[in-house]
Amino acid sequence: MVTKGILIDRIDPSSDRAVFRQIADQLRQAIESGRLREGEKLPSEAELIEHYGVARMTVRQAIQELRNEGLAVAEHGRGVFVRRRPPVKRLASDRFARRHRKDGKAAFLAESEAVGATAGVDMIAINEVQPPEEISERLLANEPVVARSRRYLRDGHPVELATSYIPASIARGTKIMEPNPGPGGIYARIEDQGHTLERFVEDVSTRLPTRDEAKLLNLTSGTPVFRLIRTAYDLEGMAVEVCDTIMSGDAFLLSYELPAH
Amino acid sequence: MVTKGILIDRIDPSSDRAVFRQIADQLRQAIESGRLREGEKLPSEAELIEHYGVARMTVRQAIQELRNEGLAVAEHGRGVFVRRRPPVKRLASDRFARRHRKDGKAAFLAESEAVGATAGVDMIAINEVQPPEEISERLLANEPVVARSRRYLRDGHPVELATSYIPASIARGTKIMEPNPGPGGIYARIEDQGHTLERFVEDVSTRLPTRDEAKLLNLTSGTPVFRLIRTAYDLEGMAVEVCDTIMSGDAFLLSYELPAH
DNA sequence: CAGTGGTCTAGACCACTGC
DNA sequence: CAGTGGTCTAGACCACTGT
Repeated sequence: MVTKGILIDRIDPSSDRAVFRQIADQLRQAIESGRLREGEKLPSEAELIEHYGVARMTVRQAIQELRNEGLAVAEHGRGVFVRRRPPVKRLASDRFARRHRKDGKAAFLAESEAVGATAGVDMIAINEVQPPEEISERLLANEPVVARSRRYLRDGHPVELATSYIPASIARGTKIMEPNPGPGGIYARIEDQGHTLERFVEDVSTRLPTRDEAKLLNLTSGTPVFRLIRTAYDLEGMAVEVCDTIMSGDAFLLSYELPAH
Repeated sequence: MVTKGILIDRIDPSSDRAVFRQIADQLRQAIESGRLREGEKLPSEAELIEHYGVARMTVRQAIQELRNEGLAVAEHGRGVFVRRRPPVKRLASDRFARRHRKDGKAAFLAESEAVGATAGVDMIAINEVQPPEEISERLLANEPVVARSRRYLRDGHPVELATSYIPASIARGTKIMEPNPGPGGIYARIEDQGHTLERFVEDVSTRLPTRDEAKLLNLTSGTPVFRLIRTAYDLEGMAVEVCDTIMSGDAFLLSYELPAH
């Protein structure tokens, strides 16, 4: 039986701790200690019911707890498995440096190739829109904007949703309006328009994904996301682009350098 | 009845969408549209059972879904409420600039006062320890380290856990070994020792809190945390401190500036 | 005390997976 | 097909809250 060797202990019904929590504790311990490895199957509900002598809802609550913690994922008809963690990608603070654009590569591609992953983009959409307040307060200029949305894939798996907002006065009549903006990406096109980029400000927050984000990024309930709002400024201090990004929280590590002076 | 005006629609039992999800959808809609505001009470289980004509486990599943999404919190014996979001504190990228230390203030105090919040520190502990690998790989020097742990409070609520690791050769015999390290905090004391700070590197990740973190930061299940590992370098490029920080994810916004060149 | 959510039982039927 | 998890019912007893 699968439970052999994994679930040593019995349940203490007289304990203050709820039975389903005690079961969850034992499974969690098995995962965190490595007795159950990534991708391995947990005991089935039927096995847990038999082993502990409890009702089905009780073992389901235990499993639910592990799913909420992001430790396990259920697959209908197959079983419950220890969640696999994607390799973490480190985003260094020089990732938008001009030298990366000089190679003709947009930032996401350059980053991915640096770690030997294949990169992809899909779901590209380009529209003129009325920007939400979080965007317009950063762009300052109160004019029409072009929104470029896309989803980024790493090794075929979606990891990032991004929408760039660019003042229409900059974007109109350029390749920014086309799905493929050409070598160096949209930042290169913005510089073509005479707006030399000087600096970026990134505002990072974290939260649980909305339902839509969870669907698009294929996230289970225990995975938070980064929300990253990046504003690009040109030499005159004008905000020339705001990019609103949702990133799978377990797939990235954001690295920044701060001067001490 | 409380449900009046909040739950307009009925359930479609013939729908593909599970009944508990339809109920969750309606409650979520009420929250996101603002019909139910922060801190307001959701209809009780009994009211939902009566309104929809379903079993108790079904409405509990619906509420569980909202709790997992971080939209609602249950209080035993009182009810289920729309989750309150704390005011977000923006941490700017110049928060460790020397001018802030010149005022005799440590970083956390200076930040808090900037937004009119009262700041506090408790649970201070200082030990010589063997650092975990994530720390030692950043300090490089393979020598004993002093660990300074503390918890930060904002307006009386815990928001941040931090542990600083400093090579013992720098810390020994200084106020770094004392609970109160004196004006300007430990960075000022490190500079007193002749290590002028040049730059910091911050590695930011996000995940759900461990059980211990949730307890210490008083977090409900739907709140992720930031994990921030900051390494401080002196003018010679030596890592003189590594600070491992867990921050309540809904209480902070991290802001960074990146050069474009 | 009445009202609330927390835990648990013992069933039922369904949909999906893999052999 | 057997085995798996997903949904749902209809109860029970408990612990906590506020009056």
